[in-house]
Amino acid sequence: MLRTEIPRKAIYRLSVYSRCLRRLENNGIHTVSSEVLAKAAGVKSTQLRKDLTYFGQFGTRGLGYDVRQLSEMISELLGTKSLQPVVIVGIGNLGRALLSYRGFEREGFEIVGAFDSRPGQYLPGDMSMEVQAMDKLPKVIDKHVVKMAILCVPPNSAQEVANKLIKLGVVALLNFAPIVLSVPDEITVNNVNLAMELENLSYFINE
Amino acid sequence: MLRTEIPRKAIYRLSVYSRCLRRLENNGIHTVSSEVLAKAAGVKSTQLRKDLTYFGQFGTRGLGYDVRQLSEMISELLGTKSLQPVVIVGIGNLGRALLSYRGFEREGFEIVGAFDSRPGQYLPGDMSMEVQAMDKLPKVIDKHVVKMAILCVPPNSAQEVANKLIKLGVVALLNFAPIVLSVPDEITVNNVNLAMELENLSYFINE
DNA sequence: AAATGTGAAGTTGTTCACAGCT
DNA sequence: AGCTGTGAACAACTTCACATTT
Repeated sequence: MLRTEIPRKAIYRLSVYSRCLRRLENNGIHTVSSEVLAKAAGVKSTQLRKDLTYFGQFGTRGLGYDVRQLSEMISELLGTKSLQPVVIVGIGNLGRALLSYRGFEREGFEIVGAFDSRPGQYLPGDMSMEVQAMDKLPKVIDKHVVKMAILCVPPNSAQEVANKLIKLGVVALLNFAPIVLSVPDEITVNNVNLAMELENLSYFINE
Repeated sequence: MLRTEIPRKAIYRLSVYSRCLRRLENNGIHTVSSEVLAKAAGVKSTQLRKDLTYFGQFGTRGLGYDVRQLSEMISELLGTKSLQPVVIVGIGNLGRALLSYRGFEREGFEIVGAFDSRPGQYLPGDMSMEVQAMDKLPKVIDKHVVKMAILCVPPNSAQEVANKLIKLGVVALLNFAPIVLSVPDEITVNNVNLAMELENLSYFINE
């Protein structure tokens, strides 16, 4: 399986398919055609089929796909069958916001540690988690075998913190800092910049 | 200026360039070559130059670009020179999180209203904003001439709320609900799905 | 000499057309 | 007959090569 040749966008679409399949499953639907699933996912049916062939053959000609089976296959591929431990570094406004957002837990990710250069700070209400000092990172990452980190530190320290995390064995970063991180090839970075998304929309508003 | 032909990705990169230029400006640098700016933005210099030609000619051959001038040009293009009013609909976990995140304000967006089907709910601490009922939307959108909305409602009501917003004159949506919204061509939707970003990373962790 | 701007070439990603199963 | 799987055609985007300007 030569993963290098698989378009990054195809992997994203896998997540979309996965969500659609779960909905179908909840509605008691057992079989679905590429046509129907593609429409639900907002793509062309040929694209859905092509995306799946990157990984193998999952359908039955003349019939379609088994919803449960395909759903499982995709979870397997994405590695979301088991709970994935995640640390979050940088507990400013955004970091605190993400901690209070319980959406990650629902989707199979467990935040096993929150870190900041100013530890022990107040976290509002229902958040039971303690903000730990940066020098506690090695212990936590080691204990939970953490491969994934959410980066919410200010832009000027983002690179430094990223380096530290990578050295400790983290291989995937969800980066909210508005800078371009430079990392080794084997490290995956996904950037999310909320302000930039709005800025982008802003372009399309002007007629 | 035929905007239809400009790649969506080029618009995103404009935001990146804009941020790099601001940093240069803050460091008192007046002139920059495509080579240097591109490196800061994490792209090839030819791509930067090509992106800019979609909009005109901004550089001086043999010299480079005037930092201030190019920065202004891009702000103009993106429509971020003036404060853009935004409403946020759906004040659950994520909506509350985004309200507490002050990053938008810093980047030229003003949240002029927070709405939820269950209005008047408690907002923690420093947040002065009141959560209003959905039927107050028309008045606020009208008063502030709101063109942009952040959508944080649950997936099953997202389409309905989107329709309502569009009917009221909103033309750009930042959608956090994990569903594919169907909207008229003239409406722009940017989707952000935090759980999906983690899921995507998860794929790359498995060797 | 240095660096932009751009048509042409190359690469990547998407869609078509249809062969091949069930 | 119906629907998947896929090589080939197409479209979109990126990079190259170099002419052009200061």
